[in-house]
Amino acid sequence: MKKRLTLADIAKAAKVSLMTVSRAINNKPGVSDEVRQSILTLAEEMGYHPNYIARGLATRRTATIGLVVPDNTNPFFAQVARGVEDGAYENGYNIFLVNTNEDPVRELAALDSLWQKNIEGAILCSSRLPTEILEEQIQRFPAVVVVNREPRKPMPNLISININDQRGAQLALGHFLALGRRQIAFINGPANSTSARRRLEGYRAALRSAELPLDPQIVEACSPDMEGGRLAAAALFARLPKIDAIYAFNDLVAIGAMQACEEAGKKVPEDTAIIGVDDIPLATIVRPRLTTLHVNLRHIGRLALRSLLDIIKGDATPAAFQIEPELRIRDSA
Amino acid sequence: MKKRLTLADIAKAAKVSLMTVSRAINNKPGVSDEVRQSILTLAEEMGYHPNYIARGLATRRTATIGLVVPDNTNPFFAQVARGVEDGAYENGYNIFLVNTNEDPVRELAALDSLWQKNIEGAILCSSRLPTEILEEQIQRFPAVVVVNREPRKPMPNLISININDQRGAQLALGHFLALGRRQIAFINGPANSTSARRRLEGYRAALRSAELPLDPQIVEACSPDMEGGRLAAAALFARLPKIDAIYAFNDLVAIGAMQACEEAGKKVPEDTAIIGVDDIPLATIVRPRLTTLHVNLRHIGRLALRSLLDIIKGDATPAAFQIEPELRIRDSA
DNA sequence: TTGTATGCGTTATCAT
DNA sequence: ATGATAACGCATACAA
Repeated sequence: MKKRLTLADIAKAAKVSLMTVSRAINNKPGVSDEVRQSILTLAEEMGYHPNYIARGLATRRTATIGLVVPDNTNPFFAQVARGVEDGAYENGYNIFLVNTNEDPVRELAALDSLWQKNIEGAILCSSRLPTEILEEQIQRFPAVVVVNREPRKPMPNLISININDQRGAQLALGHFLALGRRQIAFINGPANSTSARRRLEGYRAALRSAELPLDPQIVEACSPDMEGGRLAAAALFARLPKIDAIYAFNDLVAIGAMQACEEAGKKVPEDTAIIGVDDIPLATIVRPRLTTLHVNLRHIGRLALRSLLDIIKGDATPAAFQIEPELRIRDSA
Repeated sequence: MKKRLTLADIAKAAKVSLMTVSRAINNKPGVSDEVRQSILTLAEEMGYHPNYIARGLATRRTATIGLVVPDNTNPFFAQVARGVEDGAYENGYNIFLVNTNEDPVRELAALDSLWQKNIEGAILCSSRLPTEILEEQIQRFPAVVVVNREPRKPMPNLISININDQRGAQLALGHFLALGRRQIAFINGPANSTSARRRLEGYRAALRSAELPLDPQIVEACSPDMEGGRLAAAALFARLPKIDAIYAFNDLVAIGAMQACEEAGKKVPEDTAIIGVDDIPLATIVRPRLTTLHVNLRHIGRLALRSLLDIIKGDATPAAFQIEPELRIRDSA
């Protein structure tokens, strides 16, 4: 690990002042083209790379952003993260990835830590922070994009991205109804999740407009993973054996429910039709292939990053993006 | 976004010198317990958090490491990344996540970028860099852990972590042979991957010791994902219809091969037995459930992080960890 | 135990 | 067009 080169080293070698080198490297005016060229090639030869820590201290710009997710192992967030990282790469940014494990304490600690490292902005996915605290945190950062969360009020440095869950629920329930299903259960995500709340609303609204009764017993919350889905479906079957359809919080939960069906000897979709949300790659791998609400997750990631950079650059107005899901009918419903 | 507090602010408020505050905050000797306590509570009240950029410039320690993977969307790397991040969190570190997309150019660019941000170390997973270049890069960083790659020679700041692929191949082939299979194909990963090379060696060795002929036609390389596996298996079936077993580079490839079997009307495992590698969560979700070589991926991530910190702290000797895979017999073989 | 000067590598600002 | 100097916020080394 040889010594790092600094601007001073290049300046000495080029027999010019440190500032001339700085200007040349940063393509700033104030250097003759001739000198600039010679400095640039010299720096290249010597293998100079600017130190972003020092630059960051001087400019407060670090070309770094934070990406906060509950669990990067969850295909949903993995896809979003990939979109974010791709976009970051294209724009010369690096991302700090942190997992919260759905733990608000850990999430808060992560934000502290990122803040201390002078990130220029943060993308918060499915934050589990209470609204007031979340708003406090948002104010600490120059720019924030929240995914899967609806801010109470517009904030100047905030853009939100949400899936249109009401619409999604309508699409799913509409399909079930068209298939003649009437005992449609809903396996929801964690109660403190915004998407969970919205999907429940959408579910209720869809039942209402179909003039179907809403039995609170037929809704079950669970942790948003396969195991959660399996357990929740099992509980539902125990309570209400005649359930003939399940709308699941997401694809993972839906697949868990499929497993529960298998264990309970129920055939999918004949006995129990199932629809998920997200259309993660898994959805086409499981058998029967999962009918689900498609969303372009990677695109959401890219959109989140672009929006964040827009806020940072100052040419963004507070906005709330709605992503429209699209029903992909496959084999499970 | 209110102004950041600095040591100077706290010092002024506490009516002591900046250095006393610094010492108090960092739990360094040279401050009376009394003064330290009052400073600490004051800093807490005022909401002071040290600026890591400034600290990093002064100390060259940034509490930051880089994690380089081909694709964080691939469950293998997602699991490893989670292990790394968990460990990092526990140790007060943050990680830069970068995807290379298997592109050496992008990988190199990523390393440049991370280096410029003074990371204390890097974890390189399945690097696609040519050996010489990789070694050059390793020398740039204070500490490096490579996963899925065997260094030619020990380096003082390097620890490698590899799955024992020879052993893995033996376990897989042994199982096939015990099942009476004799036409055992191998779908390998990209040629420039070290694990691919080693798995091929293991495959050959296993065939040799079983005194079975080795037909080069029965080995096919592919990109290490489902689509690659599907295509490769289809090509193999076209060439050698009597294949009765497939050893796949990893689980994704194995699942792709399963799909090819489905398309070719071959039953798994009756007509074609299949064994994968890694035991990603998917392996138990697909039907038939995949027989595979189990490796604790999250644990590899944690191990990588621990090793990296050991090197950074200076209490590590060059080492090469071998992770022993374990055959998990399920339904596909 | 406490405080002062100095440097980390860069950019901003003000001279020349 | 170039250069000198002062920040940026902190820690190291040394002085009191």
